[in-house]
Amino acid sequence: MRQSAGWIEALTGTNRTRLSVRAGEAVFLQGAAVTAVYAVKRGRVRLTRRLEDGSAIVLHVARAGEAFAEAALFADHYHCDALADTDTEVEAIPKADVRARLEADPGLCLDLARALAAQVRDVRARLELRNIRSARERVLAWLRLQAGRVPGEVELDRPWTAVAAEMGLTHESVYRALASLESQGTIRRKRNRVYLPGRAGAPSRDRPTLSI
Amino acid sequence: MRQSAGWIEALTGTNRTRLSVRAGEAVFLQGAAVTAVYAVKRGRVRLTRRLEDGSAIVLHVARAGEAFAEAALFADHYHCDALADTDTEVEAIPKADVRARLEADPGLCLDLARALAAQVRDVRARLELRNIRSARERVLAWLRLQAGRVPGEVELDRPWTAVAAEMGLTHESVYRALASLESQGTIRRKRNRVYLPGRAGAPSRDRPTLSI
DNA sequence: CGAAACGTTGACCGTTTTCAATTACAGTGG
DNA sequence: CCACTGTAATTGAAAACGGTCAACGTTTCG
Repeated sequence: MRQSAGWIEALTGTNRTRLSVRAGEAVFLQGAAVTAVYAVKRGRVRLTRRLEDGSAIVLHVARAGEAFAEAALFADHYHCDALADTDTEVEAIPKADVRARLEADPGLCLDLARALAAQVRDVRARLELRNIRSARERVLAWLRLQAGRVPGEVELDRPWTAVAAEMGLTHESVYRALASLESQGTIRRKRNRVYLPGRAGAPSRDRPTLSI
Repeated sequence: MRQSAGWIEALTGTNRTRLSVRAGEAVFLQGAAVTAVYAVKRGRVRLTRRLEDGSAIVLHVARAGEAFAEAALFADHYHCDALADTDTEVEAIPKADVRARLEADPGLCLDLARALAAQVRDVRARLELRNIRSARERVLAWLRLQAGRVPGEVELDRPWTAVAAEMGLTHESVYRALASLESQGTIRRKRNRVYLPGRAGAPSRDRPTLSI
């Protein structure tokens, strides 16, 4: 679910340029002509869109092993900034090369579609998260979404302040929400880990009826 | 922008099964083996993930004209429930058929990828909208997004109350925002139409440093 | 060691949500 | 054709909630 670069790794024999990017610097900027798609080799890249009022929103965070700007394959200009979160190394593969290979290789194209489908899921989930008004509930839902691997556990790989931005809340609200959730016993925190003890009497609602 | 089923419509000659689903019933359930991908013809389908603790989160709401479960093309089991929000009609296209066609036809596969990439962009745009806190500004931004065809005009195909939900606001807030925008002269309303007289250009801020 | 982030908490303020009530309007059936 | 019913549109008032500003302890990293 996380290695959306699978398809790009399978793309052998293309020109690749290795780039080192310092924390805070940009790989590309919103509006620039699309020249390449990228894969993160080390570090983290944040895709953000700048708004008129000066604020910026995080569209996606690409980690080591992931590709980013796949959508650029179908666009002339990048529609967001790609900023290195930390010191990062990326690999750039020329757009034209990728297009040529995709048109020739349905298997590769399917891999790309797979990666994009995963991204759609991911972004939709985040959108629905925003529908939750209450900060406490939103934080809780976010935690539950993250708790993919070990069921009741979430380990953060970046500061809460970054997570807060991703959730669309101020960091203060997030801290308050966390404090509230903890005092109320819904979560426990240790270090940069959060534990979600499954409620005992978790009423597993009856399954909806299946039509067919 | 709304017809994420475009590629599926282009997929001619496949078996299609029409299903009628009552409000509250399921098209498929989380964990079930994937048999088909779907397109909503009428009504609304809610995709939800059930969590261990008994809670559920909404991943997406698919409306008429949209495809859903495209990601199922790449999975053995559905990873979420598909529940009819209202009385709904959907079309089911067997997964195997779609896969076969995609593997044989790189062009179609690229179309799928393109459609998925467009969806990513679309959902991200809506995500961006949610970052605008002010109800007035958000409504205005939404209107500007909609004004695709005739530049300064938006025609609604559904009640404001539905639009409000989509924007993540209460309908009351939306009405107030509209009233405020109108009295302030930013918009004009007639029937279910909204007119946006153009305004002067917005200033662009300084760009971050570009690394290359 | 010092500076810059991060984490945390308090108080206040503004906006949106909520609750409530009223009008407009479209569809239904007598 | 017209009451009748339900949904949509609209507005008001109060409450709740998150944002903002502020202050301070803590950790991280050069």
